[in-house]
Amino acid sequence: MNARSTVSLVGDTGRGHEAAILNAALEAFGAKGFHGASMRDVARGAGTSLSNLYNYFPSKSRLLAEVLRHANDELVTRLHVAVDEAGDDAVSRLREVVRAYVRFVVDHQLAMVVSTNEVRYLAGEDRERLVVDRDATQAVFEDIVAQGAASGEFRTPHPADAARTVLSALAGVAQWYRPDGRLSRGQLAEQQARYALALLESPLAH
Amino acid sequence: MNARSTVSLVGDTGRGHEAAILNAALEAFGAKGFHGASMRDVARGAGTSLSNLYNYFPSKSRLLAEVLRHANDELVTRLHVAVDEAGDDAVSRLREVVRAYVRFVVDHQLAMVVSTNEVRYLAGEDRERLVVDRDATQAVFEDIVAQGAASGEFRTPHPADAARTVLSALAGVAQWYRPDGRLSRGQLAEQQARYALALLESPLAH
DNA sequence: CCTCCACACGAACGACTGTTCGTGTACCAA
DNA sequence: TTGGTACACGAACAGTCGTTCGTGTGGAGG
Repeated sequence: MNARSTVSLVGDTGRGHEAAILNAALEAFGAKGFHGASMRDVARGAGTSLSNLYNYFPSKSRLLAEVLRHANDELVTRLHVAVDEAGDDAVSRLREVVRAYVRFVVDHQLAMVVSTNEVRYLAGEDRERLVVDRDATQAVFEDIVAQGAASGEFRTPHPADAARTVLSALAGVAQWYRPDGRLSRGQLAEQQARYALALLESPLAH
Repeated sequence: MNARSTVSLVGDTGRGHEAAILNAALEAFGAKGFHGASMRDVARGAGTSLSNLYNYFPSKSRLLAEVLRHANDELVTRLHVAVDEAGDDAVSRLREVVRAYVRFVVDHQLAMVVSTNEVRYLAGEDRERLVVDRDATQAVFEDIVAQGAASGEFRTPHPADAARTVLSALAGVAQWYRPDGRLSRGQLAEQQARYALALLESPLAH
């Protein structure tokens, strides 16, 4: 039992077709890309009419922005919970935050793929807002690595660069992960945590 | 003197506007994405007419395929040269191949970004051909990691997984690299090599 | 009962898309 | 001179795009 049933990213919001539209948009943007997917695709996926989309979102790019915001909020929340529940040392904090990240990738792979691939099509305020959220994710990792570097738990120089590299590796997971892969969700998370600790040159990891 | 002047990916081919079209297509697909960029954008960038594009490439997707093929060929060539010129041990082979990869990213960042972001819009034979080329890149890394794991130079279990993770981190470089960054091309390459060796748990790296 | 508002629909608009067509020019081979 | 081929162009076609408009329904508040 390795495969997991994909859960919708956005739960019911109490506003008519809103959740259905957001989830259909995620699906469409993921399958065809932002410019490749049409508002008609989204409407069809949401089981409503084309014009009704505009009762919920004023434009296509705003719809993308809302999808990405939902995805990023959920990720940031999970990461903070993981850090708070971990021990005080950088090693266990990093291990837990990596595990949480990988679990999120497995649970909402499509959201992560769309997040990384379609962000660049946002403009104006929508873009800036998401950049801030993304920086928050990076800061979580940077803070932990900096703590570990200060305490001697990590021997890597330039903690900020190392944290970014760890995040790159994790973002890559979303691109190649397949639910029918060899490793279970937990095993994959554990493996990535080991890679991250090794990359940071944590002596305890050996 | 950190910034480097970007060199065109495709040199003159001796066929009228061919090189100009390929480079303009790379530029356009990079700026707006495959579906976001129009054939008119490409024609304008290449300094020719819309209809003339079809004297060189039968369709937009074939144009993308050719751009990606040129990029991948150049990368694969550079990686093989790097491996051949390195020593016989896995550590120096890996260090050299990582350095070559990073240098290619710096020299042709746009090509790498387009490669990773737009591959999925290829279909049919064009897609399969590029998948084969991409697998060749992965195989270069996998072989080295497997060699190092067998010789004891790398202590990481599951060499194939570790190689893929290293490649994910390297692919990430193309996404965030900026020519005006703190590190020079050589320093960046060296840093990524250190990260890769650490991730693979190479005892010599400490 | 009336008003308002949230939600829903089909039809349409103007812009833009990838691609094709017909034509033209220059050069090379016979 | 003739024929062919490579390269180049403007105009047009048929389709799709994001978005707007007008209309309608049904329930909640006065």
